[in-house]
Amino acid sequence: MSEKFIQSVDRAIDILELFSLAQQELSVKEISDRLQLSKSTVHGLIKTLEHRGYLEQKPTDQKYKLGLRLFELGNLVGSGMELRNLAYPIIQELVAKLQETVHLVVLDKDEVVYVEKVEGPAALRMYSMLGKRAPMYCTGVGKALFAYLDEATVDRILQEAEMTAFTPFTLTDPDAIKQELGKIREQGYAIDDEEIEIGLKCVAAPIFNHEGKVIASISCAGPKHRFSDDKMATFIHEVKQAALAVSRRFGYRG
Amino acid sequence: MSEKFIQSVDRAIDILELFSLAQQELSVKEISDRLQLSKSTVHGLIKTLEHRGYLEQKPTDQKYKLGLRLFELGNLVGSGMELRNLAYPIIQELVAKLQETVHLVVLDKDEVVYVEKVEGPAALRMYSMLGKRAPMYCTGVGKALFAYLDEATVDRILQEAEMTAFTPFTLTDPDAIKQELGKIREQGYAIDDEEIEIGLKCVAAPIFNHEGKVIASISCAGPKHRFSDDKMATFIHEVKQAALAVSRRFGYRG
DNA sequence: AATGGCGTTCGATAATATCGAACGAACAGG
DNA sequence: CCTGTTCGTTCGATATTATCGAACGCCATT
Repeated sequence: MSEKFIQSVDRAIDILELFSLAQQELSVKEISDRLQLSKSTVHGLIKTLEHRGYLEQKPTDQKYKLGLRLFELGNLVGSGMELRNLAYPIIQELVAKLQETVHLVVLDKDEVVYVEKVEGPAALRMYSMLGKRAPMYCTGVGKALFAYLDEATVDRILQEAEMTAFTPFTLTDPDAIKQELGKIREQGYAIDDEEIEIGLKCVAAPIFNHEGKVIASISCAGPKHRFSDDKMATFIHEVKQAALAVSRRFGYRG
Repeated sequence: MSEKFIQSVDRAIDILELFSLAQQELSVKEISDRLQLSKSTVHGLIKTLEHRGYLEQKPTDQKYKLGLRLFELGNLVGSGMELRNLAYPIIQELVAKLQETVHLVVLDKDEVVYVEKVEGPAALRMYSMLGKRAPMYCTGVGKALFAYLDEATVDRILQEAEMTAFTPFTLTDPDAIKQELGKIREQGYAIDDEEIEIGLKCVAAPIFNHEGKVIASISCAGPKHRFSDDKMATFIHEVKQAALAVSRRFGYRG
């Protein structure tokens, strides 16, 4: 007895999480079908969420979409992140130097989450979205973080994650990945060369806290042709320096 | 009988909304005290929210803070906003031209909500935060929007809103405000000259949709001394042009 | 050791979320 | 102009489920 969690809250969250960029509006019927709940149950939950601004009903077709209150709360979380605030000026400087887009990610539930992005000036840009999640094993930022986790965690994640070969260059063999992580630790940076998307290259480096624990990573990413060999040396150096600068702000002594 | 809304969902939302930039972490006790609920009730709700990633418990002191999932959902809302996507390139261009920070707001529940911000290069910046709310009557963006609402709505808002004089220049008299709104309609733009904060000046213009209904507004804002008379003409012209360009993307024929 | 404060767990109870059925509006097709 | 369907919404009975107070165990302080 006593289900651990509050059913109606769980269901309300289920409703919110049905929405996505590809599915920006849903009807009561669609929601009740997908969650296998009665229309009236869903209706009650929806009306509560709507009343609080977490859902909005479009007047035209009565469908529902996510409400502005989520935007407000989400930005509150973003603004409150110490990491973002400490890293932001350093990231801006890095973009100014490299003229390429820089990302900041944190680890959450065995994935990376993009928490900051500053775009470079070039018209051809990497598509990314704050709040987006990506796997550890095939992104620059992911690997830079991954390489500095303790071995038990690495093994667990490698075992649990289902590895997809997004491109012919994606590493999906656990042993190959572990070897790659060793190389990253030696070098102090990670490279993603078309491992998640053809044409996309990036250089990433880890960020540590005062205990020397990895907590985040940054990367500079762009189209492969702008990452020529002679530029790479600069990119690597600057990204490493920037990551170190952020780490220092966290009290890291390296 | 049949309370209109689902109690536990409402309470879960109450919990989330207790958090703010000033209050980034709360204990179970603090939450149960503030909401006047038993610790066990609050605990159940919290654990549900935590399990779903909407709250996180800090290992150090067991207090709770907002979770990354809110960041994700909030950014999903932001990315899904048609207005933002249509307006973004125009806003970027405007910032490049004027070298001042540009904001985009929408109307929600009789207030304006900041949904986009692109900062100018100057070191001295206006503080603002995406998702933040501000009153209609004393901000440039607010007045630009306000001026084009139907009169009944204007009257209702003027009656319901409690007007605070943030500075000696804030208009708080309903009649004075209505007169100002008329002037704005004549000119097609609004100016906020230290009405919400001393030293802060801004120029704002409304954005309309295909029906000619006002749906948003943009502004260019900065420290008063950078808004000299000779620059103002340019600022006004460019902000109006940019707002019109966004309106056109919405099918507005003006 | 003893105390107080806290997060957490437990179980009984009553409140409350849930479901199915039914209503009314909007729409499509004959 | 009806008829049938679909969907959002409302309602009331029912039993599930959220709620509360009490108690536990942990930690820090005295």
